[in-house]
Amino acid sequence: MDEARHERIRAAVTAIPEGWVATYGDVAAAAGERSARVVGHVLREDGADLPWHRVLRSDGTCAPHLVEEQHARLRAEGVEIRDGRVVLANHRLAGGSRAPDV
DNA sequence: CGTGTGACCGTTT
DNA sequence: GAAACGGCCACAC
Repeated sequence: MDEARHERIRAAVTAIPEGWVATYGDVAAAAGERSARVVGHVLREDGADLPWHRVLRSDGTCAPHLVEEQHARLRAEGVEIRDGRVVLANHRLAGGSRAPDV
């Protein structure tokens, strides 16, 4: 059922707390997916109702069409952005994550 | 059923 | 730190 995978990914993205971010790979892993690409496809379809702006690449960057809104929304949630790329070191919600309250 | 593309990832140069 | 290469999975033609 591709819908199950669809919903699982949706839940993983929605589970990201405010002021925190996660990479496509992290979301995919949390959803039990193997490829991060599926996550992108899901966000493209139903991402309209999800905090997709909290999902970035492993580099902290994101696709060109999202950068603008990403920058605005994340900054509005208290996420620190450095030269167009998010500071994963303090906002990444996985692997030795640190509290954003520095 | 084969090919091409994509909101990707990890390693190497 | 940035660019290039290959590999992964799902979808449209």
